[in-house]
Amino acid sequence: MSGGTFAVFLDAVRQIPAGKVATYGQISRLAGTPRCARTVGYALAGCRDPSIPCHRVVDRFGGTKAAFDAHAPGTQRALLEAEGVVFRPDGTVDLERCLWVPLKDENA
DNA sequence: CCGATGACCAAAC
DNA sequence: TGTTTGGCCATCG
Repeated sequence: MSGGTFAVFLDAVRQIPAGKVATYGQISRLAGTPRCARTVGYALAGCRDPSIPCHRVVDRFGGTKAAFDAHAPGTQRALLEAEGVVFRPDGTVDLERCLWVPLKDENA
C-alpha cells in the first residue's frame, strides 16, 4: 500500500491521540523503517498537510521543536497543554505520562 | 528545471 | 564505555 514512504509517517502521526505525544523514533519504527526517524522529521518539516498534528511529535527527550517555536512561539506547547499533555519544569513533555503507546494488538 | 536543505534515532566500532 | 556514522523524502529558491 501507499507507494510513498512519507505517507506512512504522516499516517502514523495522524494516529496519535489527543493528550499524547510520540517520538520520531516510534513513528519511524511503526512505519517499518526504524532507520528513518530523520525522514520523519523531514516529513513534518516539509509536509504542509494541516491534517497532521505535527505538534504532537516531539524528540526522544520530549523536547519541543525549536523550528516549530520559531514559526509560532509557544504554539506547540499551548496545543499540547490544551489537549492535556503534561509538561515538566524543564520545558519538556513528560514522556512518562503522555508518551503515546501504539496498540499493535488491534492490528494483529 | 535543478540543487540543497531540513524538526532525528539507533547501531556499530 | 563513549562517540561517530548512517539513512530518507518532500519542499523551497
